[in-house]
Amino acid sequence: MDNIINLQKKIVPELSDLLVERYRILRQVSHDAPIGRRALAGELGLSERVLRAQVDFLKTSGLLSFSSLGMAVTDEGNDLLRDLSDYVRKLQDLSKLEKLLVENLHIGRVVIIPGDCDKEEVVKKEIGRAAARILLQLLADGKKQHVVAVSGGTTLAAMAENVRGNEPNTIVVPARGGLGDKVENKANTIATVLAGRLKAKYRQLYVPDSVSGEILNSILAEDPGVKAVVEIIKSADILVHGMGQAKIMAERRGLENKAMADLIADGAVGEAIGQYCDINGKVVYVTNNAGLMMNDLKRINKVIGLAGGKSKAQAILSVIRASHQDILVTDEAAARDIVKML
Amino acid sequence: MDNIINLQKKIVPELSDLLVERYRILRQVSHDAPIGRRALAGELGLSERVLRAQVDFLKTSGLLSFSSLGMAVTDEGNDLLRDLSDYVRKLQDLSKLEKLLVENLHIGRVVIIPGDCDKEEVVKKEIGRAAARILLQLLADGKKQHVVAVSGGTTLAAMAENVRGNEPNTIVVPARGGLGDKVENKANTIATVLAGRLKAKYRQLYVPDSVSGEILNSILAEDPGVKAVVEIIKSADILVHGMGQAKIMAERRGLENKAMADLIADGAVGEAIGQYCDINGKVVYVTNNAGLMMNDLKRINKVIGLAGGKSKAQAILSVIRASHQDILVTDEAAARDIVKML
DNA sequence: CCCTTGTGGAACTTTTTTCGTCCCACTGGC
DNA sequence: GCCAGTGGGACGAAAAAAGTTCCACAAGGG
Repeated sequence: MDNIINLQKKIVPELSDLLVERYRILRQVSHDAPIGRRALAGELGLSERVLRAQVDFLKTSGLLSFSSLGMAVTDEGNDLLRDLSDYVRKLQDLSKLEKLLVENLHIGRVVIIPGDCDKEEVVKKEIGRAAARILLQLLADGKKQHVVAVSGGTTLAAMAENVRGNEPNTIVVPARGGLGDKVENKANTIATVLAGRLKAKYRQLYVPDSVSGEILNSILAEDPGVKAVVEIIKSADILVHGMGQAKIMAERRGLENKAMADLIADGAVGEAIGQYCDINGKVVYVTNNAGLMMNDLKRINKVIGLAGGKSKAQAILSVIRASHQDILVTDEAAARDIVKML
Repeated sequence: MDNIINLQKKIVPELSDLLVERYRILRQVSHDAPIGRRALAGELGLSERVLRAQVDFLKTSGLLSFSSLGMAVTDEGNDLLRDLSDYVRKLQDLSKLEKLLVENLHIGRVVIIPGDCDKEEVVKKEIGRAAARILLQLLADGKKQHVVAVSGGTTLAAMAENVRGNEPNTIVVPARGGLGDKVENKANTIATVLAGRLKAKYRQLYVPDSVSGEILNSILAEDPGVKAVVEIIKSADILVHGMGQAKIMAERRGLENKAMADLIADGAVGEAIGQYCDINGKVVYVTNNAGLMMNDLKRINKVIGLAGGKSKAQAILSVIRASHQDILVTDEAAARDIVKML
């Protein structure tokens, strides 16, 4: 199979671009359907006319359907899209990239989505889709009861959106308390949504951000509800978490100028589940809250990290080095940038 | 692999044409090198300008090299060409065709070369090449001594041209005596050439065409040389033979009008090793000469039939039905036409 | 030794295709 | 009943592809 791809790259290299272009269109429509020509062209950064030529073709091929509401992907198109993602990955040598990351970062499995989150919103959704598939596979894996811990963030939200399962014995919990500015991206919210789509149970952890250490301790010691949830969280066998840029996450948490300056001075570039780490994988700061810590990750059966976008490359690398990851789902832009830093 | 091809056919169908066009060019140059733009365009039926665009590309890709003598295929191009033939075969669904013929005609193996002998001389050469590869594989197959019987014809000549081996224990013989107008395409000549390129021994059979049965018998009975050769021929374990259209072969052998009319009346359409058969596989006429007969084919370990071109489809089918074939090497045009007749 | 033939490279024109742009009739939600 | 957004259509500009012709040169044959 790889042989065929190399063969084609040699003798019909122009094919790659065309195929990827059509793949991108199909993928975008798949997420935004129904959508019109002009809006679609805008999102993909193509001129209307060029896009039109392609969608006309895709229509003729029976992959897209047109209505007065806009374009949508046909069933056949969706089948094709699924197969195509693997193929595009190989075509762009992402398989090799994945292998490289697996070996150099000691991760069990790396999945790279073609594209760049920073430039195409749809890529983040695709990361979510891929993560959703992986999660469902893990849950379907025989064992009766699972405890799934999730962090917050838009990528996690994208995953939750793409999950659909029937796992009444599974419990979904937030990995840590608090954190998150928008309600829809808080870990608690995501746990709820995910549990809903999984038909699973869920528990929430109500511990606000920025409480002092003493108050936190007293809550943990005295509140039996919180205590129970924390115990469940600590028993999680699957963790799905996002990774963020240290500075952006710190701002989002409303860190004071002083603390922020310290953070930067300590070289913090990445953040995951409330811990900040530098590019060498050293944890330099931990937010004051309850739930999982980086050290706990080793005990968890499957740790799944999600993040994409060239801007997050450093952050991703720092978190991976600081923790134990079983599965990483990222995008092409981040992956290529990470490789440069190795 | 087949999946990938279907995928591509669906989403980038224009690829096929382009790839096949470049493949044809590469293949043609490979046989005719060094050759110029204009001559090449003529052979391929392309305009000079179109061909130029392609060869310029192939040059940039490092697959073709240019000199003042003309174009030639680079080593890399030859490697690619070898891999490509399998790929093109699958791309054009020739694998399915091959399978269909294997099952319906009870042949061990069918190899179909893309194209049409009648329109492109190079396809015949490719049939020769493919047959040469197969023959070399058979000869390399452990066993010490082989006796290879060959018929005459341009296709066999093409095969002999493409053989290169070192088989000093092998003996090459003509399948039958006589027959053939041009010296270079007589079975005797081909046996000699083939033996030379194989570094093998050879024996010739000097029995002219159109001798009466009585004279033939007396030659066979009395001439110890002829007798010995015939015995070797009968012991052949590999036979490579061409197939021809009955009428054309009859004319070439100089059959009288009367006999010719009988032949046609009997429904003869195909000919191989001097026997004529009708479309249902019944042998209707046998030329008066020494060597292998259709009935002997069952005893031979590997019988390899070579023929291509739409015009020969009927002939090929008739011969296959009349005899026992282990391997058939033909071209796309003939194969597609044969399938229609099943 | 020259002459013919075929070579790759280049230039120019014509044709075809692609692309940018605007308009239109229509539909579904508000 | 408006209005934003839809697909479809049309037309000219721009670009790419293809047809045509020429040139300098090198090789091989008489």
